[in-house]
Amino acid sequence: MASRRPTIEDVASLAGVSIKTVSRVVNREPNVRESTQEKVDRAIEQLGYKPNPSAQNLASHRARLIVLIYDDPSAYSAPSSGYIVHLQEGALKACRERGFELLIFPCNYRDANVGDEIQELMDRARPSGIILAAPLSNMPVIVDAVRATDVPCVRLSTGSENGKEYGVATNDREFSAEMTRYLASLGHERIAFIKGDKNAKAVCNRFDGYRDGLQQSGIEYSDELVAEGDNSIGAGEQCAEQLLRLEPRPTAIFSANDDMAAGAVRAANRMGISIPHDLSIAGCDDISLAQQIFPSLTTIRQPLRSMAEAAAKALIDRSRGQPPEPQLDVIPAKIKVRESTGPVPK
Amino acid sequence: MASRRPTIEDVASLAGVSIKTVSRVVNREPNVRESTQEKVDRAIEQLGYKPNPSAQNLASHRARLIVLIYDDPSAYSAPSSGYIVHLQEGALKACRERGFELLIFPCNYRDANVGDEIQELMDRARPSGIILAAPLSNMPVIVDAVRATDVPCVRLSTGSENGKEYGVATNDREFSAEMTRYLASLGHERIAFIKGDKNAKAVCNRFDGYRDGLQQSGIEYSDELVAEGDNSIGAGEQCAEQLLRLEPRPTAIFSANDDMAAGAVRAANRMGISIPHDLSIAGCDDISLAQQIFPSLTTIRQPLRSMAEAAAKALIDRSRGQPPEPQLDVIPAKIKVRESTGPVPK
DNA sequence: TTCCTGATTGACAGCGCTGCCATTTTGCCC
DNA sequence: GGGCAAAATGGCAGCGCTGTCAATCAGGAA
Repeated sequence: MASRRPTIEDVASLAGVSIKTVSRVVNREPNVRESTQEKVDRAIEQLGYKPNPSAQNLASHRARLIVLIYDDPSAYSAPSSGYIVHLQEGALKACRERGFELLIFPCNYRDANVGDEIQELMDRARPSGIILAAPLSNMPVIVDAVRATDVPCVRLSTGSENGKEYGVATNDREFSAEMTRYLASLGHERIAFIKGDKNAKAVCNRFDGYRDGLQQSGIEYSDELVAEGDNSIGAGEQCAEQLLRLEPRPTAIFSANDDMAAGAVRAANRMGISIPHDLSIAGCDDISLAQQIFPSLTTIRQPLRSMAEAAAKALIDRSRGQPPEPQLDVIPAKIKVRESTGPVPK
Repeated sequence: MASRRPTIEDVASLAGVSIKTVSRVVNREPNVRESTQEKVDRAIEQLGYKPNPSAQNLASHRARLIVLIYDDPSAYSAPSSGYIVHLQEGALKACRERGFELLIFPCNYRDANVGDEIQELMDRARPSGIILAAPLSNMPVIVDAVRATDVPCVRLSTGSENGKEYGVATNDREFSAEMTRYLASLGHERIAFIKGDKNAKAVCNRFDGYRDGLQQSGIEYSDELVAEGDNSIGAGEQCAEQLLRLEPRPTAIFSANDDMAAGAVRAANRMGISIPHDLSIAGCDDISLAQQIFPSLTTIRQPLRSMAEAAAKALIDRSRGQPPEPQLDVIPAKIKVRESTGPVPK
């Protein structure tokens, strides 16, 4: 029977120092003699001491807590939840390693009072930092609301560097060019593209990458081969249907995200077009859906876990007094070839 | 410039009462005159007062926090994350409405030291309650670890009532029977079944439901029409392949969960069997994947959100001093007919 | 040796709230 | 009107930690 959880006082008296010194050791503050530190660490170990976060928070005016804010999937269509879960995993990893907790906060940017909700959460939870996931990371409503709270924030995949804040992104434009070149290398010349939501800047960069890739492959760009969706599966389905009615039909469709690519697969199936025999389809993100549908999607593995992890790490480090340099942390993505792409039909 | 966040003292002096009375009002404790309550509420409103959770926690020795523990999807295959996200949504809803936070805790039951991890989390976070999601809610390693922490816990979908604790589940057996009868009503007689992981008791109940349904439809049960997977998409694919090689081929496959049903769809696609023309496939759970694949899955909408919400609500109520009766809260599921089922082929 | 500087440590007052217990008020009966 | 139990309220000591600032100590310059 653990009679009572040990407190900082127990540690202090066992180690023969003051509680303040124990506090210093726990927080790894500078100016503690090495021998003292060891002594205290030993006492901590021996007692199995764990600081009480509520007490720490109360005394220090901030919580060891990171909030992950993302677009609420349940608020509208049934989206793929893989995106969110990957982000959660990465952020959670960084938090756990540092003794922080992660709070999740799905939020619907279409709601009139998102700003209030965010404000209220910050008031209540007093987190040390906020991770803002795309596409919210580009929405003025949200970004402003977050800025108003004076809680440090890292935005994910903003799609543009502003030079003022630390941010984490991936090389959308480059990998889109690479995917385009890959399709071209399979012999495809009529490569269609499904653009994403204009609000999602990072997703838009992929369109530029597509054009880069075409040019690098010596293929002329054509407006008719481009459709624009809102990132949802349904939109992908519609766009693909439209593109597949073109004469001559495109032999490949590259979609700015996996959801729309999955929609394209649905459209092709429905129209009796065989993948990859008659049509290649590629997406971006490598959400789990990509492997689950048939045929599985060739896509780009976005390093979502690593991105969220980097973001959480940066926030925690900063809260401990190491302000990160304003910069954009670019974590590169990788092409993942699966079943949905193949050589151009003869 | 909100100079300083209002504290309980500010409210007290504005309302002309003691801080203790404010505390009573905030916590909706009994024995407060209605007029006093109103007075205090008005002051709270006027100042925009929000209690500081850290202070509350420190003083009351427990955090306004519910932990949702679930099987870590990243630990093994790429699973469908919809299950988790739905649970998160429901739990989050109940928590938000009551000023609680939700901590998510994916955990890998294959890990040797899950127990320690759980213990440590409880030590650190001091939550008011734990929601244990299936399949963890049936794993002795996990359940014991949670019991050892003396934090109240609600288990989801345990698959069996033990009469001692409050739990939340759905009517697995009944709805499986219903789905089976539905398939029978379409003319199917060779209805195959893919069983799930034995550890997931609730999923196993579905097998019993399948047998019930057969019997109710006057169809004889046959062992050869049953395969057993581990709940993953890959397993579903394998099981379906095996079942589809039977002579005569089954005309319908009912799978104990959607992931395996999705695997079955893959297998059928691969084998060139058209759905639902030549083969009907049905799943259970209505994870988002069910709508995303082609053809979309006829399945059973498990009330995951409601279940998690009920669980969180029960825990919070209990933490406020209303011990729930030991019982099993059964929230019924609904059949959702989509594209993957149709009349038996002639 | 003495003094000075910076490194190290300690003392102590809260942080904002709740638990416990004392006190006051109310409602009711005789 | 007095007496009493119950209802309503207040007082106050912490909860376990950190911030601030003062005290002490070590090491070298003078």
